[in-house]
Amino acid sequence: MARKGLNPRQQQILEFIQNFDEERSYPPTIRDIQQACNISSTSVVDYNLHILERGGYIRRDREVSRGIEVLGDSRDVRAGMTGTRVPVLGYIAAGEPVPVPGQDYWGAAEPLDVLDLPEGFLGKINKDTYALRVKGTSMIDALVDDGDVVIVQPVDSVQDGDMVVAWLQIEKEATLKRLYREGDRIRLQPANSTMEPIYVSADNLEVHGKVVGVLRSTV
Amino acid sequence: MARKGLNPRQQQILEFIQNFDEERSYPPTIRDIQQACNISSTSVVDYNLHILERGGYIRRDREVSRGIEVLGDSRDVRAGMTGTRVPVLGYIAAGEPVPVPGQDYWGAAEPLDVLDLPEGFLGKINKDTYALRVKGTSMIDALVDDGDVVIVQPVDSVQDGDMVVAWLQIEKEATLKRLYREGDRIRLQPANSTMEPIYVSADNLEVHGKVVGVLRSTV
DNA sequence: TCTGGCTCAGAACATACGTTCACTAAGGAG
DNA sequence: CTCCTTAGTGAACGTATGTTCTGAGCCAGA
Repeated sequence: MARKGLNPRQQQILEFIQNFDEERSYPPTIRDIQQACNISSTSVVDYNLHILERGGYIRRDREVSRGIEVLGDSRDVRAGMTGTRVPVLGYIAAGEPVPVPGQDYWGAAEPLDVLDLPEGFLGKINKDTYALRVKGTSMIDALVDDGDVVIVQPVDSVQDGDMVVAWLQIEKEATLKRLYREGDRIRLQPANSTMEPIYVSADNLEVHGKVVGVLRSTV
Repeated sequence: MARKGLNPRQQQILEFIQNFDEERSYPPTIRDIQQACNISSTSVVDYNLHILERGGYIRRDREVSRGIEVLGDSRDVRAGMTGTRVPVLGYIAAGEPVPVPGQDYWGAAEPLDVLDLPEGFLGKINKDTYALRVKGTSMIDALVDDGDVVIVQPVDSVQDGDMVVAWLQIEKEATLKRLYREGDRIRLQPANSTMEPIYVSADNLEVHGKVVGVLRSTV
C-alpha cells in the first residue's frame, strides 16, 4: 500500500485518516491526526495535508471541521463506489409455478441476502432492481441452474424470447420462463427439453421483470 | 423508506444526514441540520437527535463535531459493507488454450472492470480473488457461456472435477477446464460434448486458481 | 382547572477546530 | 557566503460547533 512521492510522515497520516474514518465513520480533526502521529504542531499537519491534497490523495473542504476525504483506494469499498446494492428477495420457481405467500411478497419480506453489483456491468441497475434465487432446473438450457441467483429488472415492455419473472394472476403463482407472444395468448417456454411450455392469456399474465443477469456460486 | 415511531421532522433529519454524508463523505453539524430542515434552534436539533439515538437510528459521539452516524440503512452501500472488491483482470479461453502476453499478465494489467461481491455469498473471498471474462463455449455444459465472468480463487490444492484456470508452462498458454488426475498425467476436460480433452504432464501444469462463481449479463 | 409530558424557541457558554504567522534548522545551488 | 526550498515549532486568533438553561405553547389525563 506504499505510495511513491510520499515521505513516511505523509503515509502515516494518510493511513491514519483511512483507519479513523473506517472505525468511526467520520474523518478525524487536524488535532486527532497530530496526536496519533506524534506531531508537535497542528501547522505541521496542515502543511502535510496540503501536500497530500496537491498530490490528489485526499480532498479537503476548507474551513470545515473534519472536512477530509481520502480518495482513490480501489480496494476500499467505500471509495468511488458506483455500484448498487441489490437485495435477494426470495425464491422463484423455474419448474412448475408455485404460489407465493402474498401479492406483494417480494415487497415486504426481508432480503435473504444482498449483492453489490457494479454500475454498468449489467445494463442499468436502479433502485427497483432485485434478485431471486432459482428453484428447479427448467431453465438449464439457458444456463440457469438450480440455486443460481437471477438479477431482475422491472421493465415496461418485454420482447419475445426474454427471460422473465411471470406472475399468473388467477393462479397467484410465479415462475421463471422465456416469453413468446402467440396471437392472443402467451407461451411461457422452459429451457429444458424434457419440459412442456405453459400457455396463458395475456390478461392473466403480469410480467414482474426481465432477467438481466445470472450469478452462480460453485462452491 | 418511512419508519414508524418517528414524526416528520425526525424523518426529515434522518434523511438529511444520510444524503449529506453520501454527498460529502462526512456527517453534518447540528447547525447544518438546523438550516436544511428549517429549524429555528440548535437545541431542537439536539433534542430530536437524542430521540433518534434512543430509537437506535443513529449513533452519536458526544462532544465531537459531526459525531453522527446513521445506522442500519440496507440501501446505503457504506453501511455494514462486508463485501470485497474483485477485479476482472482479463480474458480466459474456454476453448483452445491461447497464449497470454506475459507470465504475470494478470498481475500487472489494469482491470477491465471491477465487481463488488458480498462476503459469504461465494465462499471466502479475499484479496487474492480475481475474475476473468470467458472466451469460447467449451464449458457450456457446465453452464458457463462465452462472455460470462468467472470468479477465481487461488488455492493450494484442487480436487478432481474442479473447474480451474490451468496454465501450461511450456506452451505459455492458459485455459479454463475441469481437472482430473490420471496417474502421472492430468486430463483437462472441456464441458462440451463436441470437444476433446487435453492431456498434460503434472510438471507442465500450474493451477492458477479454482472457479468459485459465475456471473453473466444477459442484456 | 391544574399538572406533567412532549415539542420547540432563543440565547448564552465553553470548547473544538481550522487557519495563520513568526521563527528555526537543515540542506542544495549559485 | 547568500538565497531558496523543505520541514518543523509554538502560539495566537477567530469562527464553528456541541451543550445547556430558561421559558413558552400544546394537549391529555386527573
